[in-house]
Amino acid sequence: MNYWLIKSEPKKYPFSQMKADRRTFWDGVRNYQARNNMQAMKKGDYCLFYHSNEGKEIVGLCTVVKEAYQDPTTTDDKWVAVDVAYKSTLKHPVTLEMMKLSTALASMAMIKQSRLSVSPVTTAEFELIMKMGGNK
DNA sequence: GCCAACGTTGGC
DNA sequence: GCCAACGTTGGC
Repeated sequence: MNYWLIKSEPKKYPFSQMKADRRTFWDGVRNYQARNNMQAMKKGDYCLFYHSNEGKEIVGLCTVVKEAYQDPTTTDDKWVAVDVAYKSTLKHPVTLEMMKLSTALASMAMIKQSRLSVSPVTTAEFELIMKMGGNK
């Protein structure tokens, strides 16, 4: 079981949309590091859903339901997509500010490398975020 | 809206 | 293969 953090701009695809859709395909990633992370995703892995630009907070949780496959938005076989399903919404969003203030979270991959759209999350980080978010 | 960080591209 | 120029992302 691995944990990940996926980013989306609320303008492009907000978590409320994810919840309404129940399931969506995560595509359009054009960054090798993010791509490599997506290829490492396994069915059942958890993904934290982060709102970049607006909100700047982790708002909810998804699960991987389909592992990496050819990105349907391009014919270039370098790029992949995964399918994720809505799992739950955090009672209290965990903001970027909170993560920076937490010594345990300040070293997260997404903070150190803010431009990476798909980044790994450790078990300890994941559990702490769930705790801060008011979810078990 | 600006700018820093960083990835990619292309000329040499 | 190096590095300058450029584009994109995301925090502020």
